[in-house]
Amino acid sequence: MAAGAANPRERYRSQVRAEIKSKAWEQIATSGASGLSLNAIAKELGMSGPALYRYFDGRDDLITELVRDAYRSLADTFRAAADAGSGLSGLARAMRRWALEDPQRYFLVYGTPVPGYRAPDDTTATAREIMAALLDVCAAEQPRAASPDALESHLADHHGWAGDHPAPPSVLRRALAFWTRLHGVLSLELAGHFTGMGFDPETLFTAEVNALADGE
Amino acid sequence: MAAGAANPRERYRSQVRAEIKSKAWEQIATSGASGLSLNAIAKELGMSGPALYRYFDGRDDLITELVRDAYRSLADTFRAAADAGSGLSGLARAMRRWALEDPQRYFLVYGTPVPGYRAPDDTTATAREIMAALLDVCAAEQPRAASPDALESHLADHHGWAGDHPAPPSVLRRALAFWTRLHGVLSLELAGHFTGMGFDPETLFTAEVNALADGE
DNA sequence: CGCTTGAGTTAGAAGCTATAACTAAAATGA
DNA sequence: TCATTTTAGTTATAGCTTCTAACTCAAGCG
Repeated sequence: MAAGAANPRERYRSQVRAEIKSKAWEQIATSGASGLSLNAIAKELGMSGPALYRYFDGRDDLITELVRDAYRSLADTFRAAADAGSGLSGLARAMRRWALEDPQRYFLVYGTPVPGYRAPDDTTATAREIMAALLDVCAAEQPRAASPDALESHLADHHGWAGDHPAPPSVLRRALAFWTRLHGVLSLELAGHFTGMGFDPETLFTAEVNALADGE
Repeated sequence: MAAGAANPRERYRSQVRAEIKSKAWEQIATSGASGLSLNAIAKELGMSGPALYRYFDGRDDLITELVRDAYRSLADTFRAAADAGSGLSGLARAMRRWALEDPQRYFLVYGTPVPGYRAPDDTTATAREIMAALLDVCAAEQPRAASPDALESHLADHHGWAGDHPAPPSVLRRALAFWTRLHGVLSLELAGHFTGMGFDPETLFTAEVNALADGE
């Protein structure tokens, strides 16, 4: 990062920025993104209100920054898991661990969208990184061949999202299935929709991962 | 419903309540639940601010009411689709139609949870109705038998959520898969995570439904 | 006809984001 | 070393929000 400025003022500045973000994460973890209050953060940091505007353009800007960091963190987690060579199941476990570590961070990426809000442009690049790591793992693991269907032939012509990754449609298909299915179980678990149902979320999760690994 | 009171005062009251909720839905559709403003609703209805407190205990109470209605609407949609006899794919199509009709309504049920907030107790009953309808459809459709795995044997002992539905573990398993997988694709589509990726969300959705119908 | 109930009002407290104007201290350059 | 510029943080204030309190006035009912 180009943030290693020896400039003492810059150092102080970036440290305060980090403290603000740290308090913001705490607040989000306990109150959700909608409950994030600049005033409360300022008070916790011992400074009063409008001082934060020296560091962030406003509440939206701060949240945008947190979204960016959440994306970055997820992409790093995916990359590390992909490079670890533990396959799809390793990637899945890493994803679940990352999500459970801070559910609200997960929801900052995959949660309810605010109709007007557009994620910052660089998050789409990070999202590509995530898909790239996922495609790497999917390509390395050859599952029981499933018969090509409508989706596969559709993906053969619509794989812009895969960048220049040299993966056949069957792999693209599996990557999408991995993404959507694990998001399905995970987000329901994190949102608490399984609580009170009696079964163990992790068992369901691993079953879904196994089904994915057994090729479809 | 016990709301058919001939009492003129009651009639007026419930009509205003309905108008408030209607405006609230409009606002939620365009600004999300976090952007819902009682003042704005009151202004739109030609009355000033605190008048709304005659009809709802406050903002949270209004939102809770909307959540309740969203659950009810989804349960009715599931029940109707189940009774229509169009099978799992019919149920899936109905679910997607319901979600696309008003994405923010979907997110009111399945979106980012507010850490402190607890859904009203009667929604858990409605959630049971939804699962019951889903189980009915799953039980009626016998798929290619898959070999019992860890999840199935776990569900054999942990099926409290299925109420007294006489469904074997394999059916419970499929119902959970239906729920989590379709939520996975749907919520990502609704949140806009597919936009700019190039492929058609509906093709992905139907492929996922087909995979589900082909037993696993 | 009189009393009670309740819908809607204005006033105001407490909170929020955000802007403007100001102070004080630190870094910088001649 | 001293003057200038930069900038962190302050208070004050506008404009929004939810929500409570006190009041008015009209509709319904015995």
